[in-house]
Amino acid sequence: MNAITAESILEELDHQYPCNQDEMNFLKFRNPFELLIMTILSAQTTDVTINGLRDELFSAYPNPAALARADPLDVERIIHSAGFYHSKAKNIIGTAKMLEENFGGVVPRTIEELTTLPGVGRKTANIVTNHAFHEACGIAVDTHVRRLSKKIGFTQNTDPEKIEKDLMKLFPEKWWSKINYLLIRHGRAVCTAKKPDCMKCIIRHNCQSYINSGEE
DNA sequence: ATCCCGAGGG
DNA sequence: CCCTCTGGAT
Repeated sequence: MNAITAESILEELDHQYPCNQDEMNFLKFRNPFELLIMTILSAQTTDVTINGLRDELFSAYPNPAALARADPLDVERIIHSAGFYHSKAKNIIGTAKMLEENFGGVVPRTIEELTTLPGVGRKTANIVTNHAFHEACGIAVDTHVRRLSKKIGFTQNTDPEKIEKDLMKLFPEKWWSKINYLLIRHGRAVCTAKKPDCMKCIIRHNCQSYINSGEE
């Protein structure tokens, strides 16, 4: 697929899925520390759930130093509704401690540094660089991005890191921080893993999978 | 019942 | 590659 076609697909999705209030709230973090912690907590859960606990969490622990000395049981109680609360509490406290000890209390700016933090994988690290620093170091590849990228024809690879490289070559930087959001939305609303609703899909005429199914 | 807007570990 | 960790949405 050529770059012009690929970019026009994202433009259509961008028109179809404007940010709703909950997501705007999520991205309207007050500082990189909050975005980092919120992104760790967001794994396998919804933004709506996460947004409900942000005020209590950050009024109790406004900075890495405070979170580093938090009682794990207190943190678990606050973040309970996010799911995986035991490991997530351990991870965000561990991250706060590491920020204090290794990074002078400041959230690092590179993928390599960020992924050394507990609970921070490549996807989370990319979300942070994209939205906290607007440096667009890379593209956050989660299961939806992975599935749809191959299906639509943005890439032929299945390995997340290879997919990321392919997408970075295919799209200009201005899309890097948005691809994740757009493909997730489309992946949940229309192009689901189980039953993709191609007749509702506004980009089907450019979708490799749809074209190959022989319906046009 | 089943599936996840992941990461870590075996 | 496989498993586990959780609550919530559907």
